Amino acid sequence: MLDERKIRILQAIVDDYILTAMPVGSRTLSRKYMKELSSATIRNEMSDLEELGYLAQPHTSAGRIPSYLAYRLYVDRMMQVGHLRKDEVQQIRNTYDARIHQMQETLSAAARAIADSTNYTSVIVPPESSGFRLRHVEMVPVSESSALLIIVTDLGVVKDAVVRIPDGMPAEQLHMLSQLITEHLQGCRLEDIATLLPDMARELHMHQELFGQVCEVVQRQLHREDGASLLVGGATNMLAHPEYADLDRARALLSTLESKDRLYQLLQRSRGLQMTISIGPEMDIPEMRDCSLVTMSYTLGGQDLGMMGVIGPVRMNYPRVVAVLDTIRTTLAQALGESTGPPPAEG
Amino acid sequence: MLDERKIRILQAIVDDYILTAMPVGSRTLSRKYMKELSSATIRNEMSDLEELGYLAQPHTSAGRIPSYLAYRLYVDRMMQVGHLRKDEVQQIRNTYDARIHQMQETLSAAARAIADSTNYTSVIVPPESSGFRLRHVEMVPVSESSALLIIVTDLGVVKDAVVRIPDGMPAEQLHMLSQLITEHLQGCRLEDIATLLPDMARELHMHQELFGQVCEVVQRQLHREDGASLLVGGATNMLAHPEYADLDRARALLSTLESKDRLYQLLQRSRGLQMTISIGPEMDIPEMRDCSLVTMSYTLGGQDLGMMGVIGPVRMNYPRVVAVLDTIRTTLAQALGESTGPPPAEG
DNA sequence: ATTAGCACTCGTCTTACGTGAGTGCTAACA
DNA sequence: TGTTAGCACTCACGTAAGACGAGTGCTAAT
Repeated sequence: MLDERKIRILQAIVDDYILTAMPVGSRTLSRKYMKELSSATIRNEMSDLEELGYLAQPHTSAGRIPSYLAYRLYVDRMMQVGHLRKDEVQQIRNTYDARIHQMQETLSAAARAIADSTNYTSVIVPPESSGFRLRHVEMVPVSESSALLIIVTDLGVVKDAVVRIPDGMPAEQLHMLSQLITEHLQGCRLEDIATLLPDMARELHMHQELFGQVCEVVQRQLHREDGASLLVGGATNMLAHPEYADLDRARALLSTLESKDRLYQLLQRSRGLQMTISIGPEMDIPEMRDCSLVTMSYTLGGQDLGMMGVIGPVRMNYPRVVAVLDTIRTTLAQALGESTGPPPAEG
Repeated sequence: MLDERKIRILQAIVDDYILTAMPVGSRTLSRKYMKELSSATIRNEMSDLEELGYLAQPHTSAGRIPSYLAYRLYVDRMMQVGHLRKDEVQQIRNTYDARIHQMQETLSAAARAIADSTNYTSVIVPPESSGFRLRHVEMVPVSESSALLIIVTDLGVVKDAVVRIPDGMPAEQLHMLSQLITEHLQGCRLEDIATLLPDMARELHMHQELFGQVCEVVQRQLHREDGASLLVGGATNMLAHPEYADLDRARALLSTLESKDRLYQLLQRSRGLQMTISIGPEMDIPEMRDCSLVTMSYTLGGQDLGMMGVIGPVRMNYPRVVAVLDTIRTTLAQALGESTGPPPAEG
């Protein structure tokens, strides 16, 4: 059904179409890729491939373009992942500024690096904070009746929020309370704190209201599922590709990218999977019918942190994108390791 | 030279062109705006206005479009600032989520609100931290040899960064040091701390290295002039306007908006000024020749915080933009007041 | 099974032309 | 003297027609 030669021809078509974005004709194929076959032979094979559903003709007298099925076959069985040149890897490394020590900033540097290296659009989902482990809680008075609550975990400051405090509570007492919480809950997962904290408050019979507020802040941090913190890089890179020469389509896509909620949902589907490739219609989002998404998870000390991805035209340079993501995955782990201290293993 | 009637005609032309983006003809003008004048009369006047440099003709047999000079005249002397409807103001108010208490998030909500209300692109420059007053310093150990330094000012957490500490320094001592710094420098402007801190370290004859690092962090925060924290909203709104139907031009503009450095420079020019309007070429940025920029400063408790602005086509609806910015200025002050506690006056 | 040859298809580019909005000029009018 | 009606002229835009050429499918020869 799909013999060796058909596969070779199909691969050549996909490769060429990825390169040029133009329908590929039999003559071109014979000249550029397979001199030993005549165009007529290739025509026959192409005709077969079309019947099998791997190729499509925009119109009768044009060359063929790969169908989604062809891309699926391509990424599953035909493509060979590329390698980045040394200097390209070095350039990516350089984007992690040694002076930044906050995860958010490191991730956003990574997002930019991906976008620059691929000329597509990148997305990064920051880690779910539920698995973070508490390192320190501190409350700092900011007025007579309010204080700034700062929650520090093994991966940096997670949240700072204003809480109401009993009028005139001295800084000293706030610190003691903070210390109390810190000592009791240090090393616990944020997720568990939401339940442990109320228990603790009950036991102590004091400041239930304040503890409640702290609890609420943690809760809100955990349920921040709106993709508000999604990092997108190079959104306008999409405009550089001919599939978005049509302004209306370009606008539709860009506004989809701007409203990060749907993107977040999309990335969430691949959560935890080492690598996924979704091609066009497989994503079930009308505006992204002509896009593909390549995702990869990133880790720290063997622990899954979050997802990153590249969005580009279906006619995406998959080998290169995979190579870039792979490089980022490695360099990101190093950068995060440096910026957050030792791995978050023990308690 | 510019009599009453010429001004009325010019104003009608600008108004209509802002509305339709199409060259305005004498007949249209006579029908829609000034029924008492015939098209021929208007033609004569338009001819004069063209000679004076206020109008231009895309080609011989088209209507006239306003020149930059005309827009300048329009914003300086002719336009009357609009008013937002009650429900529009309410909608803006709604975007400030009562649950967010961090300046950065409030500002980014404001950026979104501006973009949504105007359908143009918004930019906000967050406050320079140099004028912030120190409220609290805290160092939290994150490993044997490193600690997280958190600097809190009257406007929230300004900076958290990792610093090296002498091996094995106990949390208790870190806290005492933090307390020492807090007590000495509370209420000082961040700008001054860079000089006060070394003095303090010298006096105490201890931990000069650690103090030096804290100092460095503050310094870096102060010299963060790269616009990295610039907030941009609705960048793709630009695509909705016909002047960017040309993809190349659209791409050039969008990438200018994405590289925030130049935007930052631009906004910086108007620093502190209540309101400025820059029209097209007045900005001296080639990619933005067809854009205008309206800026407004925002304040808190009478103190200048930063700048916000709207970028749109030269053919921008200036009255509405000014009205929106004015509304944001007011509501933003309220939102910031709520989120940061009492005004940052005393020491 | 492969290939050369050939008629055919059909999108794209070019050219030509009609249409209509808008102008400038002139002459008449108040 | 300012205003207006009339008219010839200009020129972007849209449509239609034709040339071109890349590519196909089919047939017949190898």
